Amino acid sequence: MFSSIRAYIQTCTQLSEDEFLFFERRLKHKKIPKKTFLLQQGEVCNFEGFIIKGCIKTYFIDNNGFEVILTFATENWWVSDMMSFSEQKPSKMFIGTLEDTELLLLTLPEKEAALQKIPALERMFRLMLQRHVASYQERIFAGIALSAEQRYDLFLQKYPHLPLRIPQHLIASYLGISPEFLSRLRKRKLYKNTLSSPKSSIS
Amino acid sequence: MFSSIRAYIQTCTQLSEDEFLFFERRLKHKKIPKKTFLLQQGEVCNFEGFIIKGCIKTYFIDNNGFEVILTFATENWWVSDMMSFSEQKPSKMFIGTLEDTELLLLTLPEKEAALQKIPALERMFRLMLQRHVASYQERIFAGIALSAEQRYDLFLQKYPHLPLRIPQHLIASYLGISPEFLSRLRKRKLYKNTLSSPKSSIS
DNA sequence: CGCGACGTTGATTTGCCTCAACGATTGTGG
DNA sequence: CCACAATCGTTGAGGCAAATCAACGTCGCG
Repeated sequence: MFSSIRAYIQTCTQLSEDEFLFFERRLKHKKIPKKTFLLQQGEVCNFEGFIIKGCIKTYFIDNNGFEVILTFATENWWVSDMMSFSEQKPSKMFIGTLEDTELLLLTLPEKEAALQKIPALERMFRLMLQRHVASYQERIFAGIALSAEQRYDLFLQKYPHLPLRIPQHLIASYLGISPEFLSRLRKRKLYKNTLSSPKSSIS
Repeated sequence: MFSSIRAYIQTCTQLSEDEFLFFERRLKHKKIPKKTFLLQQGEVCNFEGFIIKGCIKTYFIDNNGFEVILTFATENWWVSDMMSFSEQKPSKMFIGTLEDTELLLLTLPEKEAALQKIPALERMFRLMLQRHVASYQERIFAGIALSAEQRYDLFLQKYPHLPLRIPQHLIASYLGISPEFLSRLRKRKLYKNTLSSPKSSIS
């Protein structure tokens, strides 16, 4: 149950067996069915969650009532509204499951207790924040400098497994384009690929 | 010289006089003329800088050689490529002054020394990171959900003083639109305003 | 003075959206 | 287990927001 988060922590920092155990005891294991909210607009986010299995979206609702996807999160990602969580302020976002999902949840008091006892964890959480920052920066750049097709290519390259798990219209929302246009993009690419790499056909 | 950063720190956390002094001694005061690079693509960012006076842009260069503005930073903001800085990896971005600028610079060893001695500073740096994350999230949302005009309005509302200091074409780049189109937007708004609030004319 | 940086304006083009209609698939209650 | 609805992807026609290209006026500055 904790194997994946142990592996994750070890990519960030070194912990003793006692420290691992102490941290793991702060976590609450939870299974959540598909299409369930973990957080809704206006609520205070009371968790940081490490995903063991499953898939989650975080998003805003725009003035026309449409979802604007901020992130997709799958295995070995942390998910939360970190601003709402650490400042205990009402959130503007929604967090919901796209699949049956298994999580390790950390509350704010438990997190603070863990950081108190295990300062080395500061590094893990800082790296987590930095990864988010890096991915947001890349996204802003892409949104300004790249065409819809280039953004889609980048998405496929960075998250090759996601299109198999996530409905297309949500990917369109993530990319900032309409579902119809993503459909046309895909059609165009299919045509290009069958022209440029005929060998890949199974026949 | 340190009054502004003292005020900033006090909005985040409580420090004793000794701690203030210790931290301030870690900082290096520097004056930098207009149009100077603090960081160029490929270099490792060796500072986090607190702006006492002046104005700075951070940006990427896109495939066509155009600047894509990531952030503007002015008085009382921290500026750095935080990823490059804390991981000591080559940066993909540029950082440059738009005006003669006065900074307090912190190197990585000095930062670590300060955090070692004054754990309360962790909170300040975490809040700084979180402010960046929050502003990036809002920017991604705006880029997807809002029209160019709405994004410009939001920009004016959040940073009412910047348009007076920063060339228009850089604001266009920040907003993700062409300089020509921003010019047209402004013209449109001017027309609207003279219609809706005729009193403001000086005659 | 002359040059480069900057902003404006017009004409034209285009990337992407909107609306509407239509299959295919999935899920669900009777 | 079927029927019906809901969800999802595709396709076509038409429209609009914003880009591009080109020309020009202005300003600050070496």
